[in-house]
Formats: sequence, C-alpha cells, structure tokens
Amino acid sequence: MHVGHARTYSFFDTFVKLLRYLGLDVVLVVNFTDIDDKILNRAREEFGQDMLRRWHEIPERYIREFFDICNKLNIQNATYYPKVTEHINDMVKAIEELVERGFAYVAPDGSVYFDVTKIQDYGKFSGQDIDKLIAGARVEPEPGKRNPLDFALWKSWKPGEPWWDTPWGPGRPGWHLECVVMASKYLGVPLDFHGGGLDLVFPHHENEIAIAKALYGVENLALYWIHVGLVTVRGEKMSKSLKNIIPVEDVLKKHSGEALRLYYAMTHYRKPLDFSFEGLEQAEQHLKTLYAAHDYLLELERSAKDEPGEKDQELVSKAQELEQKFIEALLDDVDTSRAVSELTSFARYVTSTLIYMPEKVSKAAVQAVRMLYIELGRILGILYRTDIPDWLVSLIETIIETRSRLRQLKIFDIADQVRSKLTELGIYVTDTRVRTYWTIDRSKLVY
RNA sequence: GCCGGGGUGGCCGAGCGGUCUAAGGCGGCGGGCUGCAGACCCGUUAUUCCCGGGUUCGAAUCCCGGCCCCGGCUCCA
Repeated sequence: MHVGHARTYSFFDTFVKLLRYLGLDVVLVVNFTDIDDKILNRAREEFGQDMLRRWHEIPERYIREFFDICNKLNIQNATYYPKVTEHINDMVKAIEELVERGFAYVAPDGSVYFDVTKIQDYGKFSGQDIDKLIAGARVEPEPGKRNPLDFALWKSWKPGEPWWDTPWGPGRPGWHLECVVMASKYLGVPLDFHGGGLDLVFPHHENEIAIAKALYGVENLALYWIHVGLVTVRGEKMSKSLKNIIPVEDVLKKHSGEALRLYYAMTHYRKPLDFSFEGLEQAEQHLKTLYAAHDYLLELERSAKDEPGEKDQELVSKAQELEQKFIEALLDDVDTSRAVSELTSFARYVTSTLIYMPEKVSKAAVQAVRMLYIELGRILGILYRTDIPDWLVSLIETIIETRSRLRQLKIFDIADQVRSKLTELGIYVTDTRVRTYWTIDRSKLVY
C-alpha cells in the first residue's frame, strides 16, 4: 500500500465517521480483490512451479498488511470485507444472466466480455467519447473482443493459473464485475455512496455502472460518487516506472499514523496532494500543538474543583461553537482542512486563555469539553492517543512539584537539570504564571 | 489528439461574486511569560490571488483568450 491508497482509505474513514457522528447507521463494504494479474505475476515470481499451490499466500500477506496499516492510521473496520475468491458463484451467476440477456458474449477462448454497445450512455459518466476512445485506443484489442472497449467479465484459464469451472470453461473473474457483485450483495443497489481514487473513473467506474445497468436495471450503481484526488510526488503521479512510489510502511517508520492523517486532512479530498516529507513534518509539528492543548485540558480536569466555576459558561459555549463550526465545515463537501483550522483555534483558546484560570472552571465542564475535543479529532483520525497511565501521571506530577519548589527557592540550576532530563524523556514542561503544564511525546507511549 | 483537474505569501494550503487589505498550519522576525527555556503566548510576515481582456456598483471568485503544471484515455487508489 502506498501513500495514495492510504489517502483514499483515510478519506473514506473520515467520511464514514462523520456520517456516524451525525447519527446515521452506516454499513461499509471494502472489497478485497484477492486474485488478479498482479497477484498471479507476483506468485509466479516468488513461487515458480509451486505457484498453483501457494499463490493465495500473496493476497493473504497483502490483506495482513492492509489491516496493520489501517490500525496504525486509525481507520475503523468496515462492516464487511468480501473477497473475490469467496464469491465466485455469485459472479458466475451474474455473468450467466448478462450473457442470457445479451449484454455479454462468450469469446472463442472461453473468456466472457461485456458488450459495451448495449449500454446507450456508455462513456457519459466519465465524460469519454466512445468513438474517440476507439480511435485513440493504444492497446491492440484482445482477439476475442468484438469491440476494443469491451471488457472482460471472465478471463479464460491460462496454464499455471488457478481456475474455477463454469459453463463456458475454466477461468477467473474480471475486476470490474467483482466490485459490483460483491457491493450489491451486501448493500443492495443502488449504493448510497461509492468511489475510490480519481484514476478509477475510467474505465473501472464506468464499467461498473454499465454492469449495474445491465444486471439490475438501475440508472446508476450509486446515488453519489466520491473520487479522491491523486497523490503526486514532486508533481508527478507515483508509478513503478518512475520509481517514486512511497509505501506507507516507510512513512510510518518515521512518522505516526496520526501525523499522516492530519497531513491528509489538511488538503481537501478532491484536490491533488503533492506528497512531501517536509509537509508531513509540518503536520507532525501541528499535531503536537493539538496534543499540548489536550494535555493541558487533562491537567485542568485533574486539578479543577467539583463546584461550578464562573467561567464554565464561557468554556462550554466555546466548545459548542467549535462543534458547530467543525461539523459545518465537514458538511460542506467534507472540508477537513477547515475542520482542522477550527480545532486548532479551539486549541489556541485553551493554551492562551483557559490555562490561566484553572480555579474558574469546574471538573465536569473541562471533562465534557475535552471529550468533545477528542471526539471531533477522531473523526479526522487524530487524537487517538489521549490516555496517559495514572501511575505515569502521578510520577510526572511529583517530579514537577519538586521542580517547582526548587524554582521557588531559586535553585534554578537543579530545576533546569530536571527539566532537560524530562525533555530528553519526551516530557515537555511549560511554566506559566499560574502553574506548570506539561505534555508528553506520544511516540514515547506504547499503545 | 480527445476528456478532466489545477495555478493563491518563503513553503503547505483554505476561500469559489461583497463580511478578502485572503482562514489555518509550517518557517522567519520582534516581543511576552516577576530567572532561563519552550512542542507556551502575543504581534508581525500576500493591498494581493499565473498573464491579458471582459461582465458587474463590486472578482482570487463569473466569462473569453493565452501560458504553465498534473491526471485519464492501458493495470492503477
């Protein structure tokens, strides 16, 4: 998985979390294409003669990696994760229907192609002109196709490859069909939302729509389509030939998943994102500010009184304003960038104003506000590492109290030694006129 | 060639007809925080939104022309 895939998954995660925040019951289906050319090629490379017996290890590995990355990026689990190899029967049935109704035909080699000319608006969705497509087709059509734009629903068996039996011979399903069959099985048609990277618009999504029209008689496969802008590197699309692919695994060695999520969130999902480590570094920095505000709230929560405070009202109304503006931004075509800036300005309120009046707010008010702050952050995939173990908190507070006494006694050299030691350990203290606040480097905490 | 998406400060990136002398972040600079520090705070950092026309009382935002970049048309998130 590279940084482009991760952007798409991250965006959909935020989208789903937003819908759930709004109280909607969301069913999310993420398909796994666990057999295709790429996988088989890989298997051939790795296993050679043993390929037929072991090819499935490849998708298994990819899927494991996928879940590992989702975990690190705080991407919530989908409701269903259908795999192609577990839905072969459904696909065969779909193909039979399509052939029966004349939307598809069996080629001499046993492949089955979808006949694009049977769909009147074919090309409209992606804004492609069929005639020009044919004229500009760069790849010579496969022998059994009636029309170069026809696409495979079923690929006939080739020596060495795994296969499934069908009325028209052995083979395996084609990509465009898989998604339609699996998604509609778990969600019904039309889907409310469907999408992916912008590069899937044509031919993949166009073909999906064609299949859905033919198979289910619907106007469109989905009510709403979402296409996430592509990620580029130094202005160019990531590709194997340019050798500029940035795997998420590499990024996560140096940076937290949260920093990457924040980085993604700072650009609107439809815009292209030119990936850079400098940008990611900025996000990392930004994230620290967000965490500092959180930790100060946590500190206030611990020390605040149970009685209502005179500034409770102000605090609560600030929080309400945050929630309202934050959600408003997301409701405007999921403007995560604006949402981040709302969160940031609230964080600034905390670190510039609130922390100077600890005696004027109540525990309950601070806690409620902190919870909201976290909850909103989590829609964006950040602020997941908010808990600090109690024993560690007590330990740090004890050290800080001791240091404060040293400062009162003006024994600054020892106080400074303590501070620099804490800094080394990833604990950052800030002295203010009312008290000393601290925050901790999340990478120092194991979750 | 055909079809899309873009070009906003030192950088990243919002804004998409008035509230824009353009959000927010990062960086820089100046100052504050009754020592110092700072993953703290405050102030400051684009009279200007690729260029040229036009529409409008009013444009970064709409229209026309040009330049440049990226992507799709082939597996691709």
